[in-house]
Amino acid sequence: MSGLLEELEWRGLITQSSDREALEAHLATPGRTLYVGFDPTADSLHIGHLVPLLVLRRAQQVGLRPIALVGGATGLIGDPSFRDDERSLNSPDVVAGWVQKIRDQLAPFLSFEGDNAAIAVNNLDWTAELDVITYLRDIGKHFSVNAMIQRDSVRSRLEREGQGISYTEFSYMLLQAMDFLELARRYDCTLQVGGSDQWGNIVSGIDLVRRHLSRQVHGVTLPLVTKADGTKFGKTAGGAVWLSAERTSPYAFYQFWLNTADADVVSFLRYFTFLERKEIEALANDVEQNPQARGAQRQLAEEVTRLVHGQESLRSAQRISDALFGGELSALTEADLEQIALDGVPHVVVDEGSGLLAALAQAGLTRSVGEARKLVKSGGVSVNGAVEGDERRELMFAEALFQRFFLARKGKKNWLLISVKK
RNA sequence: GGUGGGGUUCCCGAGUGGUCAAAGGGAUCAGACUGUAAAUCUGACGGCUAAGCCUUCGAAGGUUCAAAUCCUUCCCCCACCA
Repeated sequence: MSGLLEELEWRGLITQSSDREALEAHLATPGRTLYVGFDPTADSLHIGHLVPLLVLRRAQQVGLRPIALVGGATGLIGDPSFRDDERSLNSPDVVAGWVQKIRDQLAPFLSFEGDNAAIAVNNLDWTAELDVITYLRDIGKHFSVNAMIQRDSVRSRLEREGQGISYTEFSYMLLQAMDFLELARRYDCTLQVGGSDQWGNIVSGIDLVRRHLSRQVHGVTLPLVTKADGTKFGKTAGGAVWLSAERTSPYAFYQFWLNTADADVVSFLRYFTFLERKEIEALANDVEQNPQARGAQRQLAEEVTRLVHGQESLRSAQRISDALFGGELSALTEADLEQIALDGVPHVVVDEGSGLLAALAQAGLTRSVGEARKLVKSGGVSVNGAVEGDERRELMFAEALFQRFFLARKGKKNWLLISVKK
C-alpha cells in the first residue's frame, strides 16, 4: 500500500533489505515510522548524504512518518564501518555546533506538520546520562564479540597490516543499535534506512530490538553512489560538494551536476530527483539519441539545485552559467558582471598593476604563484576571453572591462572574476 | 611491561650515505580531441620574480665534506606475548 519499496526498487535504491516479504507486509499498514541517522562530521552535509535524506522525504510523501536522527553521541565516537583508519576525535563543543547546523539543514527536506509529521532527534539525548554499568549490562550483554569481529565493515581494520581499531570505535555499532531500540520504544519506529556501509550497524539494531522488545523491525540499505569511470563520486577540485551555500555556492553546485557523465546521468536522475519513471525514461532516451544536447544533465542540475537551494538560487546559477558558457563575454553588461560575483563565481579584489599570477593564487584557483605560472605558460589561462601567455601580465584599469573587471578562466570551466580596486 | 615490525611528498608505495625534491601507480590540474561528457594521447604535479636558491622523508639532537638513508633519545602506529 505504501509503495515505498516499489518506488525505491525501480530507482535502484535498494541494496540490501531484511526479510523483504515481511517488510512489504509490514509497510502495508499505514502510519509506519522509519529513521535515518546522520552523524555530524562537519558543519554541513554533503551530496553523499542526499540519497538517504531524499529517501526519508520519499517515504514521507507516501505516508510514512520520518525521523531524522542527528548523531550528537555517535558523532563523538566515529563510525569505523569500512574505514581504513581510526578517526581523530572531535571535541564535544565542536560536535554540538555541527549538530545544530545539520539539524537546520535537514529540516527543509521534510514536513513537520500533518499526520505523519517528521521528527528530529539527537541520540545524545538518551546516551548522555547513561551510566557505563547499565550500558554494559543492558546493551553490551547482547552483543557477541565473536560476531562483531566477523563483520565486513571492520574486517579491514582487523586484518590490515598497520591498522587497528580502538575499543571506542568498536563500540560504535552498539550505540547505533541502541538508537534503533530507543526509537522503537519511543516512536514505534520499525524501519531503519542507511547507506550500504551501514548494513552491519542496522542489523545490530534489529537484533537488539528483537532481544529487548521481542519485536521484529526492519532495515534497508541504499547503494553507494559510484561513477562509471571509477573515480569517487561527489568530489571536485575544491573538495567535497556540500549542501551548504557557504561551502559550495549554488552556482558551483549547479555546475557539478551539469558536468555529470553520460554514463552516470540516468542513475543520478533516479537517485537524486523526484522525477517520475516516464520522465526519466524519456531523458534516458535523450542521452542515447542526442547526447550532445545534454538535456538529461540540464534537468538533473536543475532539479537537484532547486531541491537543495531553492528556485531563486537555481535561477541565478543558470543565469551565470548562461553568461559564462553561453557566448560572447563582450555581451555582458556591467550589471551582469556585478551579479556574477554575487551569484557565487569566485571573486577577488586586487590593486591596479597587480600580477595575474598573484590574483590566481590569491583566489585559490591555483595553489601557488608557481603553479599559476606553469599554467599560464602551458596556455591554460585566459583573460577576458583570450588565452594569456604572458606570465608577467599586469591588471590595469585601461584593459579592464568597464575599467573594473577581469574575467579570468582556468581551463575550460573555472572562472574567476577579478575586480581592480580604485 | 616484553619481543618483533613500522611511520616517505594528496593517497598507495619504492628508496637503506652522494647520481634524491626522492621510482612506480592512483588522484588532481592543464593541453589536444569533444558536447562545460567519457575514453585516449601529451604535459605538469614541495616552494620561490626560477640561472639558481630554499624547505621536505614522525620529532629533536648527533656523526659526516655529504643523511630519507648511520647513531642517540623521544613520540605515535601495528602484531604477538604478559
